[in-house]
Amino acid sequence: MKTANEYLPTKYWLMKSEPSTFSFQNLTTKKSEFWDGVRNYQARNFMMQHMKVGHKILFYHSNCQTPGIIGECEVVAEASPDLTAQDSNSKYYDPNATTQNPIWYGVTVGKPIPFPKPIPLDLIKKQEKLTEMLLLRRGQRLSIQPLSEAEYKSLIELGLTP
DNA sequence: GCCAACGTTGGC
DNA sequence: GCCAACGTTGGC
Repeated sequence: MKTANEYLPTKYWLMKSEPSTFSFQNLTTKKSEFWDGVRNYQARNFMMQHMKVGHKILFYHSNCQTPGIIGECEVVAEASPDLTAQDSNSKYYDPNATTQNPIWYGVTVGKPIPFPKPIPLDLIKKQEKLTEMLLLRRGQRLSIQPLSEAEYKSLIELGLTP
């Protein structure tokens, strides 16, 4: 079984968000959004080092009634400092972050395309081709995960096929 | 709301 | 560098 880093390099990603915090509908309304609040080094490194403009992102709703992939978007700007880390009023505040050393970074995502048929986690689990997905690994909590091209294509097909 | 699994922290 | 304690994630 591949580790997350063994998926690299890739042009395809899965990003998790709790819809109560930031939903795909929010992205559709706002058109684009700076992905702030990531406070995990592995996820940060994916954004800082590997996510490039034009890379495809599958948008996953977690911690909600029907967890699953609800649509697609893409990277529209490469990583820049996450200023919420320097804001003592933010819930993402990190007292160690400074202008000189911002520590945390985020990409900007945009160009949302809703799936005519969102893909619930239940359905992903039933796919023969997707049994190896990082998302399905026990205890996997990474909020940004690389996808293989084959995984991405299978998922797109599920989302776009009635 | 529960709780298993994980990442991080900090004492030693 | 170990590892127990703690906080967080996220499905259920």
